[in-house]
Amino acid sequence: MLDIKYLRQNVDIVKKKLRQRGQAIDFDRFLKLDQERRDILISVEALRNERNDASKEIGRLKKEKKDASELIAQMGAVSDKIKKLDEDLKSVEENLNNFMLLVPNIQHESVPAGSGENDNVVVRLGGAKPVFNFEPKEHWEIGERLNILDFTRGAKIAGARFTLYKGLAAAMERALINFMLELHVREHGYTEVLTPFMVNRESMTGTGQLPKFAEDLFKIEGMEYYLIPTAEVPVTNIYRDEILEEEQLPIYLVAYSPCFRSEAGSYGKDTRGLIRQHQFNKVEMVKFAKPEDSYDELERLTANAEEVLNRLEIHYRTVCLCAGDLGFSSAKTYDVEAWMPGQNVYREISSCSNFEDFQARRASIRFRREGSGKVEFVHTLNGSGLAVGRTVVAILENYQQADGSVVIPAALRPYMGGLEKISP
RNA sequence: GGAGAGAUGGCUGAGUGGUCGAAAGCGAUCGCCUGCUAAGCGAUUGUACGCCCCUAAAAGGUGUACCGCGGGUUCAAAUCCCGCUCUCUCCGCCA
Repeated sequence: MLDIKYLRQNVDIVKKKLRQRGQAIDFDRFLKLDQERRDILISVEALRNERNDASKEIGRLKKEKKDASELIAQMGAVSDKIKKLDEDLKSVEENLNNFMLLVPNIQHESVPAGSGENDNVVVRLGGAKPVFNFEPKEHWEIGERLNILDFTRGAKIAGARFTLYKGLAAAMERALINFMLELHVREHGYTEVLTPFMVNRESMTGTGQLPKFAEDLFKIEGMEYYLIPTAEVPVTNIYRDEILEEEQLPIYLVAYSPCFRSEAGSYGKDTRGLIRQHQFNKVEMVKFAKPEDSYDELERLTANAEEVLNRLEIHYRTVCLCAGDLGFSSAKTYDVEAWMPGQNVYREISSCSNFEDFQARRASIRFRREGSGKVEFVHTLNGSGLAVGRTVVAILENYQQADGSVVIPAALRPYMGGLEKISP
């Protein structure tokens, strides 16, 4: 959510910024509602003031056993007016709030212009592409031939976009989760958390999934619970409605969670393989930072994600998303894309974003400055570290051998009992 | 699933219709005292929104709201009534 005072005074700047994101939002309605709200507030508060004074006077009169009936009758009328105005106010505020919840964040000045993913800017390359003396296969073929990925039975058990892992694929998924968590905890200074995988409406609203993206979520029938699409949701909401002390910041948290996404609107896209699933595992890093530090923190967060691929010796590129490709809540995002030789493309394996105070304002996550005692919104950040299923894909495709076997990256072997290779 | 108890400021905890944004204590901040520390003394100590002031922000002034959440009664609600959520205790069941 944007700062309503800032928006009120800088409508044209906000409009222009959002146009660069491909968003045309009509702020006339906002300005009208905002003015209406303040008008009603002025009237209703004046009446309340009058009533408060009169009530004190009535109390005094009654104590002195004097007649207060005239004043009481007058205040009866005033209370009726207040009630009416309160109803108007409530309705205007509801409209205003609903409007504000649908306005995307404003991008940082360093975000490149552009309308779609072709305009994203490559900022870094890591590792080297593997060289094959044969035609590299796609991971679904490798996985099925090794009998470690079973797409058919996954579909039987649940449906399309669900996969059954067997044997060493299941072990590799588990090993990767441990490898990533331990890297971030032991070397990057994060604290591990394990959260609920279902959350309430307030949490989904706090991070920006609701109200606009309800169709992307799985909701529990008959209950106000949603399956999380990313651990960002429960982890960021840990400090919802709290005021932190300045000395607590920055806070670095890392969480493993399964992620559930309806993938509405992506019918026919990535239908084969592990790339786009209704359920996948992810290790997620979340930071709470002071505003002046958040862009440095974003660089470090992105480097932490890249480090996973450095250790696994998988080639990747890091792109800075252009204005038109940014997510709803983000002010700036780097995507880390792993090289997938079987598909001959780079695929997003991590997305690292600074939300500035957009989520903090929605979720009311604040901190108190040590000297002045002033309360400010924190900045929230998060990034995948990494998407686990896609990391399995990257390993299968990058480490495949001519004989159909797959070598296990050296960094992962300690987590798989020293195993060096998965053979047919 | 059954029975009961509770939710008040950073914390503990008082308050059952008006003078209560809320006693007291603790903690914290500032000052005094002190050779240092401790003790002692004094002051301050929530958040949000609006208006005034101001070039603007901050500060300041002023008003309103907030005692789990939502509604009701009343001139007036932390206090009375209704609904909900959450926490705790006991019984039963369960990974």
